[in-house]
Amino acid sequence: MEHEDAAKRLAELGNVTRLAIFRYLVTVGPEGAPVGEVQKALNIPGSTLSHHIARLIGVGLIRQIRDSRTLYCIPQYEALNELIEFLMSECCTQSRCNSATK
Amino acid sequence: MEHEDAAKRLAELGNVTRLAIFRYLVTVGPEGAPVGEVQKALNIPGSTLSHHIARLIGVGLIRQIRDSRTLYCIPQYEALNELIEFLMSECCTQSRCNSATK
DNA sequence: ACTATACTTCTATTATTCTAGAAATATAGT
DNA sequence: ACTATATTTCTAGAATAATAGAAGTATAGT
Repeated sequence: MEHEDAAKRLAELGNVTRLAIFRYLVTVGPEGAPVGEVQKALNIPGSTLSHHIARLIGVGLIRQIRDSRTLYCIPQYEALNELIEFLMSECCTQSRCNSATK
Repeated sequence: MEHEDAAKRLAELGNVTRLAIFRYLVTVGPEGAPVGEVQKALNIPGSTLSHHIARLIGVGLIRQIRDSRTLYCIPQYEALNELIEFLMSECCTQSRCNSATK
């Protein structure tokens, strides 16, 4: 993945509220959860939650599908994996690495 | 690692300039590199660089050791590992996981 | 058409971050 | 003491982000 895209994803996860939202979705599993469920679980005002969800969608970390009035937020595990791989791939290309030995 | 500390580290890495600094240090290896070398390599004004380095230090992603007039910036691989583990540990505690299968 | 539910978009306020020049500090050599 | 090098801290302007109430939109049931 590209440096700038990685930075964007990291920045979005670098906010406690958004990280909590993403974490919640990831722990819930691949079916995701309705916005309202996230709202109740984390106790965030609707407009604030919507704003943060839009940002997470903006960098591909989640997506939404509608089921009648309910919007499900689906965590994009692949996006998280790409990010993790990016962080790990940076490691010590010019040197031996004490990280890989872990 | 704690949710809030993880968010802080993610936020610091979520800035293209800081991510470039950290990436540079990580690729250079465990000896790290002098501030001036980073400055030349990435072409960042001194004061701006200093500011970003201070923030990376603030969340434990790098540390500095002085060798006479030269300050070496040392990437903290362990901090990065903690962060990566945090991101992976969040995965699907309530469900099967399509990430683990990767 | 009317009402309820589920959410988003608009709006504005407050707070934080980014950037970089200028001034200051730390160390070393002469 | 003086000068050079290496880097930080001070300062301030411009940009971006966080928060949440109020108003709007989408879907569904009556």
